Formats: sequence, C-alpha cells, structure tokens
Amino acid sequence: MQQAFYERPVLEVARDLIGCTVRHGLTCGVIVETEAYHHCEPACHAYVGVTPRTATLFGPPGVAYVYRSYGVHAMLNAVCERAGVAAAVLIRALEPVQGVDAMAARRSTDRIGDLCSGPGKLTQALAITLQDNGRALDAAPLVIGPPLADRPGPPIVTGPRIGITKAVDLPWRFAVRGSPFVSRPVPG
DNA sequence: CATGGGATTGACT
DNA sequence: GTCAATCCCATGC
Repeated sequence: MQQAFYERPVLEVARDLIGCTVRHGLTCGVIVETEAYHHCEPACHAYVGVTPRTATLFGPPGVAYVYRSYGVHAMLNAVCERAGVAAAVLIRALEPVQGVDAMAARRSTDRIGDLCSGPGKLTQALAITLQDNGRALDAAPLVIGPPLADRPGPPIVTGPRIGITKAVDLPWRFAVRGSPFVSRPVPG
C-alpha cells in the first residue's frame, strides 16, 4: 500500500483498510475492524497538539503509530492525511491467516477467535511493539497490503467507537458485518 | 518533580 | 457484572 492511499480523508482510509492484510514477520491477518481518529475531535491523542507522543501522528502518512494503552497493551495505528494534519486509523481486529501457531503461542490460547479480536490482542499475536512506532507500513518487517485476491469485498457496518470517553457519538468505527473476529459486535 | 488518566484485557464474583 | 495490572506521557506546581 503506497503513501497516496493514506494521504486521504481518514474516514475513507478507515473504510478501505477493511479487507486489507497486516503482516509482521511471519504472521499475517486480514483487517476486519478499524476506527478513525482526527485531531479535530477530543478522543484523538493529537487533540492537544504536537507533543513528543503525537509527533508521529502529525508526520507523513503511511507510517505506524504505536502507543501503550493502560500501561499494558500496544495499539497499532496507520497515520493518515498529509503531514501537518494528525489523523490515524486504529486497527482493532484481524482474521488470522498465516502464522496461527505463533499467534496461539504468544496469546496462550488455541481459540482462533481470541487471537486477534481486539487492538491489544492483535499486537500481541503479531508481536508488534512500541519499537514499531514510526515505521513505514510498506516494507518489512511491518507491512499493510491489499486485500487477498480470492476474497470479495466484505459488507461493512459502521458504529460508534469503543472504549473512549470523549466524542463517543461519532460513528467512526468500521467492521465486517457478521465477522466472528471483531472485538465486539457493532450495534444495530 | 508529582500526579492522574487512559483508543484494554483477563480473571474473578 | 466488577476490578486490578502497569507505564507512558501530558499537565501543573
């Protein structure tokens, strides 16, 4: 996926990333759930402006923004829109495709539906860490690629974002309708 | 320099 | 359903 793909309105990118693949090392999965964030709304980390933490978000598109949540989990985002505009798509869930054994070992479970069904789960399953922050998303070891050739475009549903306390009503969450691999069902 | 708050998860009642 | 773990960083003194 080239930089021009990410240098667009973040809501378009969030929708278009559904069905794309995320690969880290030997593990790979298909994106089934995303959320969009933009510095114009208070749920976004970059709402406060440029800081050491948010510098990645204000930088060029097509790179990873990885941060630690609740002191425990790493969260993977794809930086979008032109440099100077902070926006990103949070990758919230994957359908495991390749390296399932490695994912199961890292996650300490064999249940396929529990390997990548959440933003903290998928980074653990794919071994994505804060070391990946700022890394380009079009070259090894961390690559977001186009949808697999043998897969039709899935039906997509939208809804409010999960786990936030501000701007809770914006319908900026996207997911594959009926997918068993999403973190939580989309209302409606 | 001290403090408070998370874009969550898993274990437990 | 409740709740603790745990750490980075933004903010304020």
